[in-house]
Amino acid sequence: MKKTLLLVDGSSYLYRAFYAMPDLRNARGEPTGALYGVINMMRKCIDDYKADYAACIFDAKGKTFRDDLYPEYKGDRPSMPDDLAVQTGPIHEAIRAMGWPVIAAPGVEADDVIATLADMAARSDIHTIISTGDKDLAQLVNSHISLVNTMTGENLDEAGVLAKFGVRPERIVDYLMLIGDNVDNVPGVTKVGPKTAVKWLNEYDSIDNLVANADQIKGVAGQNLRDAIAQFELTRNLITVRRDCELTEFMQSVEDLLPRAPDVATLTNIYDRYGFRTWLRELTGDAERVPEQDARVAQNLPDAPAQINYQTVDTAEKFDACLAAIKQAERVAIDTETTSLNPMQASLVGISLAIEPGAAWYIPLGHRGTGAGTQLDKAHTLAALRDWLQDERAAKILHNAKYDSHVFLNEGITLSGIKDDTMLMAYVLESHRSVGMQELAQRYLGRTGTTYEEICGKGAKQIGFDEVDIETATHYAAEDADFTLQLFQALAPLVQEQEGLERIYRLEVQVSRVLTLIERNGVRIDETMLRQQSAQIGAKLVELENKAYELAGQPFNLNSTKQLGEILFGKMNLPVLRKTPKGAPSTDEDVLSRLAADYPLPRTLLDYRSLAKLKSTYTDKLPKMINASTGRVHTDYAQAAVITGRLASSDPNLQNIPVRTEEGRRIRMAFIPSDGGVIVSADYSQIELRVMAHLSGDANLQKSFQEGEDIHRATAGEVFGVAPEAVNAEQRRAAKAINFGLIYGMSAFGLAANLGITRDAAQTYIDRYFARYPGVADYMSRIKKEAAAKGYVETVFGRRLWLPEINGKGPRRAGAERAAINAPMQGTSADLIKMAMVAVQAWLEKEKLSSRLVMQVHDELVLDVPGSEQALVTQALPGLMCDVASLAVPLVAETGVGHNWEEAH
DNA sequence: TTACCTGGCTCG
DNA sequence: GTACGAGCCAGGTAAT
Repeated sequence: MKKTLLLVDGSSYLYRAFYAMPDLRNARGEPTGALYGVINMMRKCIDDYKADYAACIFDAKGKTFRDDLYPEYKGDRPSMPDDLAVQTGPIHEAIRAMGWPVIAAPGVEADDVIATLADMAARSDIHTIISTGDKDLAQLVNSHISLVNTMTGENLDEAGVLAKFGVRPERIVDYLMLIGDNVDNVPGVTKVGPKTAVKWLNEYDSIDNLVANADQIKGVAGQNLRDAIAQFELTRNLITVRRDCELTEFMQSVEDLLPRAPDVATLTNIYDRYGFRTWLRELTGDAERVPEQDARVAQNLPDAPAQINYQTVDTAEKFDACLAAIKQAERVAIDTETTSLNPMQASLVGISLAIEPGAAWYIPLGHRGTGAGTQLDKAHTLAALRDWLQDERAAKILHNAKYDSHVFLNEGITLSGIKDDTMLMAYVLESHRSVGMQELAQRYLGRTGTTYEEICGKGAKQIGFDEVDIETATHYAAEDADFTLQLFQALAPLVQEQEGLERIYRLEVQVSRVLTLIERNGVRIDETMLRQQSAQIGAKLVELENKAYELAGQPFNLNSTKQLGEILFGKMNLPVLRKTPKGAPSTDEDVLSRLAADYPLPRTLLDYRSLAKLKSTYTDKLPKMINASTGRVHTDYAQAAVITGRLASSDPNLQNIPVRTEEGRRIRMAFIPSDGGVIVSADYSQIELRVMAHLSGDANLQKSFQEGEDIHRATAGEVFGVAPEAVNAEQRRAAKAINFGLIYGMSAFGLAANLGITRDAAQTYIDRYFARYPGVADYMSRIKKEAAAKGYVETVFGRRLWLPEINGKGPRRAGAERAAINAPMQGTSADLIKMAMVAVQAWLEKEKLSSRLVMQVHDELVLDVPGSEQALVTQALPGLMCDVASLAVPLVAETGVGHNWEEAH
């Protein structure tokens, strides 16, 4: 038997482990996810390959020869996140203590070291397995060397490379030279991607022969190739791995790569310090080593099911058995497959159900075309399922139940008994991370599932799920129900562990149902009015356009910042006041306003821009969003998108309908009630400042709210040292800016820019504010310290908001600190209005009213109310909203009524 | 032709 | 470097 050498590309796994793991921390608050992930990976490698020789290779710090060849090499790559950087030392130490040689050679990359070692081994007739996630190393593959990706299980030998890339391993360098590498900033041939590269290499065999025949390649591609030839020598040197690294500092021969016995004392220290209790017990002999399973326990990952059993339900017998089983089950995970991501337009294609891990049914009901096969009758099957689906006592678990609820409602079924929603569980645990099923399966189950794109493709070539053949569909759909059930089992204890999280989660589950109703209700839009407005705005835009051409002395596209920049700063030589992040001269509102003082064109552009925005985003778009069957607009509220706990609205976004300008407000006039009704709007007054008064405990601020003062006026009085009634408009405006700025964690710089005053003046205002409201100053520093110590902040009701960069450095930390200040205020306000939505909907149902919630805009609820219920609803709303919680200051809600939203607001 | 990014603007 | 949190539009450019 040939001996084997296992080389692990530590650097490629470092990043993957860091991003794949949850934000694990030890008792001291130090990040441990990457450390945990890499150790786990190394343990798996040891078990999987039982190699005779082994080494783990990392990139060393500092420049490499490639940076000298080409200063732009990897130029665009951001530096390593601090939470990862602090883990690299312990990672090297731990791997060494596990008995592995660790190599990090200065001046070259891990890839070069791996190539050198693999070559050396080949000369001794040793087979090398390289464990990496990096495609560049495919150039090394030959009969002695193969690649494996331990995270995905993908294995690449010579045939595998050819199958994956379309070229043989010895042509990988040529291939990479043609396509370039955006990540490493290595240029390729312009407009040449994998397709063209493979085509050329198949035709001309090698890049050298291709270059020799470059004049035969026609068209733009040929010219691009000829233009690129000059740089090929450079890129070849960048891409080709070196096989001649100087490694005597680390080893003399392959025999130095024999794994050693673990250094138990050091490992004990590391496991203890970073809180890896299961591994620690294993070292101290308290537990028997069970590979993999043990790692899963330590990371709280469940065992993978012993076997997978996914069944297609396509006969009456199978259906009867399935129905009997779900009726007996304590709880059932459900998922639907549909024709559309838009919940109001989605048509049901199939239902999947799971009651135990590893097993699930898929009931295809709407597949079309060649792969359709046998399916049960849709209407008949839904009729048989209806009672169970609508049974409040039949406990169901879904991932984003709101979507599936719409799908069933589209079929006339009110899905009931929704006890749990794994998307919302993941959201309350870590609102800053993805709540997608695939990501969660990876994070919490250690499982890689099939993605929707793998089944249906993406972009324009994407097919509907109804076109997927039933066998493929069964595996994908059943897996989703199976994962939902398993995620529930994994997440439930994590949510229950924290009383505050459990409470917030239960709130979210109730909110999900209310949102389903709100979206379903939709809001009525006066289509005719918007079309008229579009026409009027269109006429004005033409005038402004012509005026702009005249002022510029030539026509140009007013919507193009590029062309505008050329006119303003090139042709007309206006001063560049600010640049965009990419270095182009800025033409945003702030800049144009300042330029407008001295030149006419900027003013015209500002007018044009605001009108063009109104037309394209609102007056043109909203009529197109009216649902043909309901005649109303149905937005989609994202419940797990905003990290602070707020909702987000899209398709269309009804949370950014204009209000600040006269012309903008006209759009709100087109939001109208049902026939014979009125629009009622109720909003919390100064909600975030009230929360700040509560959180900070500042006596002065609380007193202002308790006495019902105009808060901006009161602040102005304090800051400018005058009686509240003596405050002038200018002073009140400044105080308002200060109050808002505080909520956002502003600096003197920001306040100065906002108010158009000097930085010193702004600093004086802020100093005076904090002198008069010392509790607020204390709160700001306290919350920053708390965030740094715990890694998260909390709302009044226990919603937890993580700040991964709070212990970073420089601007990233500063940004996280501002978020730490803002998040409890924005988040608590979000909690409050969510409680209000649940309370209002419960009241409407209890009173059996016909009034309907139709929108939520962060601190405002909008209802469509029959005239007969107007008095009752307007009278009850403020109490319903304000009694949801008792803070140190009173909550105040104000209502308005009108024939449209503009009047009611 | 499609997919993705940038700059800009709307809201609370 | 410099005020928190979002979504959407048009233009521009790269890849197909």
